[in-house]
Amino acid sequence: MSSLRDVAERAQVAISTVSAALNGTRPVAADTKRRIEQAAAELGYRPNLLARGLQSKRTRILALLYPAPRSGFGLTEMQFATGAAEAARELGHHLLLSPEHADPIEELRHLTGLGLVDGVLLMEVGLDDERAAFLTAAGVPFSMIGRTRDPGSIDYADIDFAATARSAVAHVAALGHRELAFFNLSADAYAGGYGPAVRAGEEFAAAARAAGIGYADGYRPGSAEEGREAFERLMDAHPGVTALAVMDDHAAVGVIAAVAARGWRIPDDLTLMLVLSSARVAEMFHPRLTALEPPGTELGRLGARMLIDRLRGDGPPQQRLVPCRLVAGDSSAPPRTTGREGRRRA
Amino acid sequence: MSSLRDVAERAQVAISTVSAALNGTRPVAADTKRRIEQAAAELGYRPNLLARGLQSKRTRILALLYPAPRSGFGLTEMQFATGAAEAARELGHHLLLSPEHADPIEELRHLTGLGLVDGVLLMEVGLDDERAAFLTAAGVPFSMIGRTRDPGSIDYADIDFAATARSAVAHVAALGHRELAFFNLSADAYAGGYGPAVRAGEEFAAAARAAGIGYADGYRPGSAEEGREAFERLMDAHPGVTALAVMDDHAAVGVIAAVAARGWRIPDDLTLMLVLSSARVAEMFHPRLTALEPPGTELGRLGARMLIDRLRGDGPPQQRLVPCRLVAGDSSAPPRTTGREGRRRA
DNA sequence: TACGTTGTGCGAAACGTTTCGACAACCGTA
DNA sequence: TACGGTTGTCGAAACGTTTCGCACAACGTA
Repeated sequence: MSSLRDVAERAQVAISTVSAALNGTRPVAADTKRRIEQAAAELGYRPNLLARGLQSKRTRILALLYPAPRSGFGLTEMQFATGAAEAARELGHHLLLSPEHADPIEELRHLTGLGLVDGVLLMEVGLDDERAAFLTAAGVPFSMIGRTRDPGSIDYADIDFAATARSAVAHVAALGHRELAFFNLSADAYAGGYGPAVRAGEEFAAAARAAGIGYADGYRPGSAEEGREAFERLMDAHPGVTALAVMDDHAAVGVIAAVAARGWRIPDDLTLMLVLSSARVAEMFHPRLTALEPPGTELGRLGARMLIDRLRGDGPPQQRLVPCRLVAGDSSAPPRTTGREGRRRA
Repeated sequence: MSSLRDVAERAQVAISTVSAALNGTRPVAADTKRRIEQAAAELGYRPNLLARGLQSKRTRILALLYPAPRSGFGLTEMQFATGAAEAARELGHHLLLSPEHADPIEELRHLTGLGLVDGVLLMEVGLDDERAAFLTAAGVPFSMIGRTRDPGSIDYADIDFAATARSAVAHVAALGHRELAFFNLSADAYAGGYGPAVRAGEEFAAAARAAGIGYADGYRPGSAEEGREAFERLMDAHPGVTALAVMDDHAAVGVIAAVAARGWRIPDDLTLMLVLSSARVAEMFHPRLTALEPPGTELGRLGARMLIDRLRGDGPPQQRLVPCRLVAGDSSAPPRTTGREGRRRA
């Protein structure tokens, strides 16, 4: 690979002049500049990022941390990563994919100590995320996809759960439903202080109240079997419920089975919505489910962008909330007016 | 951040001695070594990767290239990435996520010219992949997840399509099926010289022939609607088919709808298998589909590992084929003995 | 004529490593 | 006592940048 020195020789100038000409960091005579640029082009010169980073203390490399063991990795997380990589690239940065293991803090300490990355992008942020606390204390620039309970002045991009819940409630209310139920993520996720589980739960309740429609929650099925059971319990306790929003894909499978087992049909006897699942997943179901699709790619892009902004200079904290997009499927319909028929399971 | 010099001062030795002691690159007296290690620990010393890389010409950073626009990004691709990141980490390397755009070659030239990465990991490899050709010519170490038509001595990890097809055929044959059909990926993917489409097609045909069971192919539905149509055409042309392997998730949705529309049931009237889809996707269907799950994580790990091996030194090319895992669902059953009943669609 | 100003370009230092030849101290042997 | 061999340590160069002070010419002004 050719270096700055090679270019300097070929253009018959000093190394520092080449650097100045190529980076525009100080004025260089037009003629000289042209000569230098030509020489650089002829040699196919590319600046060595390591040397540059060593000197300037800025590598233009970002690290995206992701929890390695947590198997619940879906399309949305993938979109965070690809969106962030895209945005980073567009802004002249690179993205490192860094798995986290048992001791995230120690790993973070290691990673940031290497001098390799300028900043960190956190995903799967908990309400009380120790990584955020550590990075703040360490003075390492970072941004979050998701947010802690009290983000203070930390940059973040997260789902607008309030708007998402409102649009879901409006959707079923417009169809004429008067009673909505909500199945949250599994107890594990809830107990772990996982933001989406907590916030979605709260906001659906609030949105239903605001819209003045009946609301039932407290269910947290994490599998098909649990989804089936939850639905049975729901029907026992709240037989008037005609619309259901489910957070967990697998739970939805169980709900659908339970509905079918009763001899009921979707959407005639139940309007079913998948919350925080991509439309691609919703299409796998039959009938195609109405989905509230999280803006994964956009959140990833935003996260990267605001981190880079932060690195470029100080500014007010950027905190963005983006709502899910409601993609209507074939699982939404007005409630039956005549009451449901069909048998109960044996 | 503390540097080698700080450690040297604190331990009262020369910088080069510290380097030698910490890296074990030359013998250092036990006593001195202890002193140095203690000093390093006290200062929380971490070697600066940039400086190290600049000097040693090895950064221990790998780049994983992924096609940015192609929206058909699924769980499997995610697994490639996470698996590769995992393995890289375990072996003391870092993984860069690099999106590819319009001109992959130019971007590759740029990326490798930066001196930032030691090697490249290619995914979504076409039968005649220009990136592979370029990297070979440029002398850049790389490995592939997937493979070109003629990989020569390039390291790769790919799906063992032959074994996968054999296990699928064996599965249905064991159930008593005598006639199998195969729905390949869409014509687009096929025309693009996409390895999995071509190889899976060939190997299913070969496996069926070897097992002596009837076989029908030539269908390439890429959506639910096309899946429905393809199934109708299949039943017209080959009414004796009782088992079907489908590559495209969405096409499977259409097939299921078409089966239901005939008043038929899965698995009673049709055994349906999802090829190269993860079990997590197969579980979304009702009934839960039998899946041939691609070893995404393992391929990612293997790809990274063999690339790192290659960087460490020369050795024979590593070329690994890993079969998909057959995860039996509720869509597999023996064929009806009495012939199918039910109405044709209007 | 003497002197600041401006526009250009140069050289050297610095970033934090690795690497390698030089060398001091010590041992055993002739 | 002198001498090759070992062992352990040091100092300096090099990797490819950026940055900064300085030199130098040309020029306008007092």
